Amino acid sequence: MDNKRELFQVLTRRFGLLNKNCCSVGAIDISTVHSHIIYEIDKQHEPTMQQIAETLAIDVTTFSRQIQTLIKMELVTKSPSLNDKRYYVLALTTQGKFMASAIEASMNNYLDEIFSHMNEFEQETVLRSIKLLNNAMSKSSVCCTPLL
Amino acid sequence: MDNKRELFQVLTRRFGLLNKNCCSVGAIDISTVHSHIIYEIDKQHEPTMQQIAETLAIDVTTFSRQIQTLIKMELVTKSPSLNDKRYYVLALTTQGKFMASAIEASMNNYLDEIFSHMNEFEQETVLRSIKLLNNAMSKSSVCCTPLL
DNA sequence: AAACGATACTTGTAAAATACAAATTAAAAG
DNA sequence: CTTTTAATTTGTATTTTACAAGTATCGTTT
Repeated sequence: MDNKRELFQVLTRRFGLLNKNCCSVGAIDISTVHSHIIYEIDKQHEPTMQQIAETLAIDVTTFSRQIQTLIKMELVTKSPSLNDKRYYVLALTTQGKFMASAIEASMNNYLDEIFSHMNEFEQETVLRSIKLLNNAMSKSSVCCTPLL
Repeated sequence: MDNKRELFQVLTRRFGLLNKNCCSVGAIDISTVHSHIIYEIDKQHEPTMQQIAETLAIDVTTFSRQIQTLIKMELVTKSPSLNDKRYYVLALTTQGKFMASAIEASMNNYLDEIFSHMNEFEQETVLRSIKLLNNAMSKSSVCCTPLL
């Protein structure tokens, strides 16, 4: 049973591709990183730059420039915190929220299509397993520690 | 049960990070893409440029330059095919093979550590599920088609 | 309150990754 | 032999990335 690594190699590759494909909505193309940023801003409560950057394990300087891009695309806003002007609070614009749900819908479509190739029982098993795996990874000392 | 997307979002993110971390062997840093290229050259039988590029869904022009880098790093060789001089056959150098097994070992370490947080039954279930998932993805019409 | 260091974020710069269009070389077809 | 098709490379331009250094704000110490 030591094709473990092979299984994961293929899985990561497929996910990478899935992520590349999934994120063009209408005329606008969204990169993988951008989709993750949008996803997290949508999810977290009034997050700051650093919070999102840390969650996604992106270098803050890189992140700063990516946010600038997303602001230019009018998907994200950045307002200085009232308590502490060093912080900026990130939020999605109306367009950004629309984009978030469009990506969500697109992703769900992909996933539903993929899951449609399995029977009910297999689907349940796979979902439960991914939960188990995520959990195990969150406990891991060697990787993935900062991520949600 | 519609946190499906959330589960996958986190999973892909973790895998991305895992892939980023796993690939520095000794003093040499190997990017995710490079590790995938090395993995595939090792696996396939006398592969050509296009074969690997297609397997990994990388643009051939990008791939051409990446191979140039790997050749400079003395991890890969590229020899014109005897039958058809348009083709180049890719192979790993001795160092490249060493690198491949070093990455393999490192990846196995990561995976073993992650799996150590689950019991025997869970481990079996997760592995079986990933097999199921890979299979479902390979049948999918909406994504991931070219990949292995 | 002035000075200090710490914190959050940005810019300078330079390297690497990416991809389209066009060029090159070699085989296959006519 | 000419034309077409195929495999790969180069020209070029954009994007991504990250280290080092910078700016601005806060908290703390004196």
